[in-house]
Amino acid sequence: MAATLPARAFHETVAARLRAAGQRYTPQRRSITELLAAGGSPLAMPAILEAVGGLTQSSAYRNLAVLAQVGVVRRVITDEDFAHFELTEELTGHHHHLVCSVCGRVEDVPLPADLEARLDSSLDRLARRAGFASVRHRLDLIGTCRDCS
Amino acid sequence: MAATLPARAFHETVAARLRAAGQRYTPQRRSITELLAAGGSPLAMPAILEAVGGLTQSSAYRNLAVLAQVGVVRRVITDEDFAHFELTEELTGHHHHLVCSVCGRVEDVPLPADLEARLDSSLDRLARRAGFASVRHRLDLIGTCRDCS
DNA sequence: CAAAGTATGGGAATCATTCCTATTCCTACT
DNA sequence: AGTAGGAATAGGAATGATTCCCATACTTTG
Repeated sequence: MAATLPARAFHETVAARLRAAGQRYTPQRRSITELLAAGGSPLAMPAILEAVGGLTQSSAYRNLAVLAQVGVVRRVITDEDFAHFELTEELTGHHHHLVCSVCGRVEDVPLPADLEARLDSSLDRLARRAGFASVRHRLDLIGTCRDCS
Repeated sequence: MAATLPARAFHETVAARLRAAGQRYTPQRRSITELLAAGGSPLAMPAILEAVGGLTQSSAYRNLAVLAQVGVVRRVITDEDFAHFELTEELTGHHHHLVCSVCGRVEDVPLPADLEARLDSSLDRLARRAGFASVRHRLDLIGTCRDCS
């Protein structure tokens, strides 16, 4: 999995964050975070529902919303019909996406550290000049995956 | 406007692309491209409908779809309710976005040429190694704009 | 064990976007 | 200049992912 934390610490982190918000780390929520951690790439709703047995659509959306609110899960925006969900970078480490413009597949990919560092400082300067504060960046590569080309 | 082309050439380019696809450059479509060129930042449907008088919602969506198909317009994906539309980079030059995570405002911003170049080649190598072909990249900065912080 | 609060499931409601269709407008050809 | 054929438009209905609602079931705490 993409997570840099061992499973034990991972679940403790998630549980702590939920607890801090007065929420519980229920079996459903555990299944969801485990699924996202295992996959290593953002998942869409159909895949989540299929993978987690006995999970209702409404519960899935609600739980993902809760997890997003406490900073465990992030909605990945694509131009597909379904939103994709992944663990936040605080749990998986900073990374980027390879998106296939044909089939919509999304893969995680890291950037060489030196490039990342240079990018970061440049973007920071850029943003500050434009009056933006506390910027993160989102860098996606869009192309055609092996299967589709 | 962000366009690197003078207005004359701009409209000719758009017209040519539409013609090549057997489509017409109607007044509505002209209004839309002019609006997008003038703004310099991606616009959402409400703004478009408000700015272009006598434009029906369905016509707006249809025209934007046509313009997107011929490579004049691009849908910008955000986590807002409404999709945003902008001219493609072929008409405006390659650029990136500053997105305010509070109010959803989107601004165009260019990257220093040397960084852009280095980024490009790195990403190309990266993508090729992962089996992806003909990659473009999409780099957005997410932060808090002056008004919201 | 009871009380209070949280989670769940299922279905209804929302709302951006897409689709459909009759009508209007261009364009090309005669 | 007139007309046929295709394209564009308006407006409203349909679609479908996501959100909302509420009654039921579970957990935790005292």
